[in-house]
Amino acid sequence: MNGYDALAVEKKWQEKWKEMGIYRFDKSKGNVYSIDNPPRYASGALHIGHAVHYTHIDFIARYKRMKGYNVFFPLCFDVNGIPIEERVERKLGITRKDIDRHEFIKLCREFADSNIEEMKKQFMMLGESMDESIYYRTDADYYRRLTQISFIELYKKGLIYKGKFPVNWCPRCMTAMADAEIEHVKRMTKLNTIKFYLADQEGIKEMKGVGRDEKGWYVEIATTRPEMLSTCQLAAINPNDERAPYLAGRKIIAPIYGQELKIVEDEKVDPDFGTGVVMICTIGDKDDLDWAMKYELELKICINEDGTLNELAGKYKGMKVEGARKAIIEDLRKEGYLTKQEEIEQSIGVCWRCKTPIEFIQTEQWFLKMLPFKEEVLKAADEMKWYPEHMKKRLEEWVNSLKWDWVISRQRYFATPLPLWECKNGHVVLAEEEQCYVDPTIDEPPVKKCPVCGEELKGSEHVFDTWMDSSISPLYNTFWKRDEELFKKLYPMSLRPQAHDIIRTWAFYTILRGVLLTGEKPFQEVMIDGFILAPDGKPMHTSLGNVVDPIEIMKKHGADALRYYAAGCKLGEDNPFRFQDLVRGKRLMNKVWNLEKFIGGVIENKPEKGETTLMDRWILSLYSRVVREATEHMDRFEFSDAMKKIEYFIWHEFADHYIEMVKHRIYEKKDEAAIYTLYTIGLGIVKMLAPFLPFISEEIYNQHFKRYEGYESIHISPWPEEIMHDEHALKEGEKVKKVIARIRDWKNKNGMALNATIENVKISGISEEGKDAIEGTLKIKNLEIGGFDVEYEYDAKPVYGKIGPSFREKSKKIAEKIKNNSRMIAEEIERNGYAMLEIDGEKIKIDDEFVEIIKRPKGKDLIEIEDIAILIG
RNA sequence: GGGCUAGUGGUCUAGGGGUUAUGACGCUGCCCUUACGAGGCAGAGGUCGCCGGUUCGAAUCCGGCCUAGCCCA
Repeated sequence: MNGYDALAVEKKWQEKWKEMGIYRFDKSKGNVYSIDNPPRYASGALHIGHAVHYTHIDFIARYKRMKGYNVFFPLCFDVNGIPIEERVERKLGITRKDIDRHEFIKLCREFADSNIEEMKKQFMMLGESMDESIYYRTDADYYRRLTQISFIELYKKGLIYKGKFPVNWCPRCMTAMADAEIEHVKRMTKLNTIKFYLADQEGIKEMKGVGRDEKGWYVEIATTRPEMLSTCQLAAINPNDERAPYLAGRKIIAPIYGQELKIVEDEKVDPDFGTGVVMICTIGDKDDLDWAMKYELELKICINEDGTLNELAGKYKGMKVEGARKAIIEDLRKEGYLTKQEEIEQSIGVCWRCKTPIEFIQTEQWFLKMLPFKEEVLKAADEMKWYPEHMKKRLEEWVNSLKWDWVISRQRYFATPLPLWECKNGHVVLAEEEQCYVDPTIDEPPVKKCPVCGEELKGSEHVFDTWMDSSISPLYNTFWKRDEELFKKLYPMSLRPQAHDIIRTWAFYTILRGVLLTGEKPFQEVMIDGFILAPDGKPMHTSLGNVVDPIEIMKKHGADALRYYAAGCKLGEDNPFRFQDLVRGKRLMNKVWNLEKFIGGVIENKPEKGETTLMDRWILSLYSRVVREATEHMDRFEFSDAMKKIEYFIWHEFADHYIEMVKHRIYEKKDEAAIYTLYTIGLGIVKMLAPFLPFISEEIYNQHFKRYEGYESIHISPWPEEIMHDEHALKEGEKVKKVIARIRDWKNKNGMALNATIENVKISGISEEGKDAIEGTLKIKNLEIGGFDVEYEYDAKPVYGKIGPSFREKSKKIAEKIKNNSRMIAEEIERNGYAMLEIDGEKIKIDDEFVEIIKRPKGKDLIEIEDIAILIG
């Protein structure tokens, strides 16, 4: 077996490409295509989603290089952030508060370093053509510096402020969280129904949820968060509730704490949830906050940063939320306030890393104003081309729904520090731009004392939300603040590729930053990728046992096979992993490998065009069409469409037909035009495959074409051009192809070897041009073209697309009539140019616009294809 | 609950108003042809998620529902 050995070939080129260093961006040159490559998060293992996404990006990088662009495609890693801190904490069994801040940062960096080396290897295995000469990592001083400088600029523009504002807070991680960092999970919890006695006992009656005991009339209210009782300020009922006229406007008394709550009417209350009356604490969750704003309530918060209750909670002060809940339920029960307890399923927000329920608390945080810039962000988004287009809607919906500014500060360690110092009176001293990168927890401020009040300055311990770092990538990549001239040339970038889950974060924040700092959109095109699901169509989860490991696949089948699968994934859609694509990919590669081996064996020097035959012009025209279509698909990132067309052409036109037709010309006479055609298409198809299957195409190029073409690598050679469009050859060639296929089929069915000789064949309905191909390919001794008379029969097939619009409601009957009288009508039209039909007594004229006339040779011993007749024997 | 997307032979997938619905994997039969048996040829296999509507005509357009994915509440 002399098939293609993917593993050996891939290993060889991984090393050679590294030595060759061919993927170099040249900043002194123009014609740039720049890719804002997503920095790979340095947490370790590559999963199949990463593999496919980066492969898609690599398709583009390689394609654009072959199209002559000076491609900017950086090798880059994202290192900042909570997941690495968390991994380090887990690995060492500590929390970051247990050790020195800077010691902890060092541990995080070391952890990331060890991963990065491994991840570089993974990229190499995948055949990624990222450029190491423009390498960056987001925790490096040269990168974080830009985040800090951008902050200083935004601060000076008046867009940064420090404020008390309720934020999502994880009591375990002790940090504010962006909405994007919150996961929503379903949990079982207890819904507690509690009595609230009415302050005014007059004029009330027994109703659903309203009762009376020895202490008087009460209203029942159900809550999942009784520990928040101390902060309750309001109760609400739906205005359509039959009890509303009796209850609205009254006051009720909170158990234990005794404060009075007014009952208001509000449409947002779900009459079917609990008792239909809800208590409103200022900050329980986001819904509560909406209430608080609507009714302008004072913000009362009973939870501390560490998740314990504060003095507002009275006797429960110091207890953790869960404990306090249990205690207060117990007390309510003892004092007879608790009337009912039931299990319900509830969706709650939890911290994405430690799964602790998120609380809303007030903390001092830094904000970046974004609410005033919605229009500008939308305008910038509009100026960009989105692939697929509908992904833009997700961004728009998000922007339109924004209610708060961006909380950019975090209380973590392993991230970019805010470049500022504060005195005890709250005056702020910013770092000088030249000072950045700066760490205010160790570095000196630019002035000794507070210039306003002369107090001591203390370095800020806040760090930035990692999206502050991530969303500066296009500014980093275009040399912003490092080389003004280059920046002018390179900004905005050509392409932002990313996945659909972070449209509202990475894409949005990047556009916002671009707009705020440069007044312009950060990129021209956005390509949004979907997710890779498990073969069973579900998301991959270790717990489901359906995880597919890309490294295993590459070790077993090779990276090209995996990339073939990636090529079949449609952009923006969630694609299940398909093992069968690996099989198909390997078969294709084997096919191409052998095909090119045949062509390589034929070529002795770079052939001249020579005198082309009909079939050369036929296949060259077909090939040209595929080049054109593949190019158009690649320009729109439609990889699967491009691949399908290239593949079909290679296998089912070029290999199945042309190669068979050309063998006799090669074996018998070394026909130059044939060799030219084989060379041109043989090279062209590996070039079109090169972005997808870089290893096998490089190997084939190296073995068969490099010595004539000269380019060091196929990946820096030009993308193929269209050669010819010969309409006549396309049409006539197609007939010849069919004739040959049918006679091969006939041989097959008659138990003849396919290379066996046939004595006599007569064919009518084709031109003389195809004669040589037919007799040569099929070994026909005596072939006559058009040498016998054939009688034809005709059939008429209704053309619905024409009949419908012209005859409307009569269409059905006309079509029926044509079908039932097919032969007669066809013959009539052949004779007269039209036929008359009678439909419901009405005469209707039908010509060949409305029917397709099918002409078929008539005869028993004939092979017939449309109007071609073949007579064997 | 909201926004966006998808649902097509056993499995995966193309098509996105015109009557024979594309291809792959798998399956069945035939063929040992000097590029390739990881091949060639032939074949079986489908109420295009469900219910309505628009239309001469719906897998395709519209509305509702069900299921799944992502994001948000």
